[in-house]
Amino acid sequence: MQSKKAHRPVDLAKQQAILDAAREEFFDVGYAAASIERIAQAADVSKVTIYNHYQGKENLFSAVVEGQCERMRFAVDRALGGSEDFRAELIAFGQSMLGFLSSEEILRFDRRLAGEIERYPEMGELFLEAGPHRLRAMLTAAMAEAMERGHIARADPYVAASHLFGIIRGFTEVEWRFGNLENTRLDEARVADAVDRFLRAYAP
Amino acid sequence: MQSKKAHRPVDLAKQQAILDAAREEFFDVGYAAASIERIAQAADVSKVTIYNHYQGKENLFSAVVEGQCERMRFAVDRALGGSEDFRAELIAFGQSMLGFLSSEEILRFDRRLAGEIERYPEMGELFLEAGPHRLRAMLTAAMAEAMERGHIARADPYVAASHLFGIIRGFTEVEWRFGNLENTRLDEARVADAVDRFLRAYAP
DNA sequence: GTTCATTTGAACGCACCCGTTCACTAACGC
DNA sequence: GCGTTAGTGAACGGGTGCGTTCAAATGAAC
Repeated sequence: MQSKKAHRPVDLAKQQAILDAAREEFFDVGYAAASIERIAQAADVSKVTIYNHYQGKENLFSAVVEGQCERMRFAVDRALGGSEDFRAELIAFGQSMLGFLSSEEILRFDRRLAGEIERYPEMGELFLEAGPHRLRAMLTAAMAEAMERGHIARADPYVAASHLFGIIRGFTEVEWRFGNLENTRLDEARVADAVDRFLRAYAP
Repeated sequence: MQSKKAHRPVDLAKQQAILDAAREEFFDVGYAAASIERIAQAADVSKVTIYNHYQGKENLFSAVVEGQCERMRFAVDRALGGSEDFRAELIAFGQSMLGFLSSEEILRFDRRLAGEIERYPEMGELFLEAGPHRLRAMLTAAMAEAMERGHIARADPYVAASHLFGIIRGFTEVEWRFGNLENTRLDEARVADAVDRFLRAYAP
């Protein structure tokens, strides 16, 4: 459908501005309360331009969600890194994971998307694939390797990954999602504590 | 402000019908998209009646949230019970906790409320107090007692509660919140596994 | 400079819905 | 049965916002 002889290219800067403005609007007030006219105004773009590129509100929302998923994929793929000391590695991972999960960007995304999945279940799947499932797979692989190397006892690596994830996260998630405050500050010792308990539970 | 000489009592059945219909509407489509007129219709009540009892949409939503919080308080308060075998007790608790957290009622409440806390932070606090904080306090007390009795090693009981909660929950939460499916069925063996790991981590 | 897709501004039709008013009816206490 | 209060139905004003139309302007490519 792309016209062959484009005598005037699409203004990509405007496209990005639209997506940015849409993201802000959607995550600020939620899908239902979001206004395309406000988005157009914030992006300094005519409303018609938006309708020319995205057929309507739902499409625009989809585009925003996909963009955020892409960012999440990128962020998750570079989470588990160094490998000198196993314990230190786990602590570093836990630290960066908690930092990621408690970031305002992720929290807003999470909160707003959760409210829409009853209407658009496929977006839930999209989100799961882009974030949690990727992280899950990475952790599972790391656990399998750790068992291979004798760092921890042999067991179902998926279950071990689930335990590690859970013990590090603990109570924090609910607090972050529903508390506007940061009374649950990122405590480094807390992570080390959880990792040590995990290592004891999985001692070879 | 209750008028002294009430010559006609309030129809309590209608009040309940209003709250029920409002809960359905709010949790179905979210606060912004909810329509008072639809609620009135579903409750088989005049719109004016709703405005006579609740000053407006926000007030009605508050009432619904408080009602749900009340139900949560009741449900949480009777979660941790028997005390014969410590391990069995933990497993039973984990089982009922996961069942509770994965119930459709709690999931809808959770998803919808999360989207509104940026607008009404005090509702987040209300929710936290009614549910998570209560459960947290109960678990912490239980851990302290278990340490006293020598069931587990001495440590910060709050941290231990967090670890127990987290290790039992593991990956399930994200799946339940964003996956429309029940591919994460309530596996009894899963809970026992987590409890055993916890007990090993906290072996005296 | 011509060409043609992109972008714009403004207006329109339509629908939804909040919150209010008002005249009216229904039900209970006395 | 009288007085008072609770509830009804219908209509209204005001606002918001989606999605569309159209004539006009813009700007890169040729």
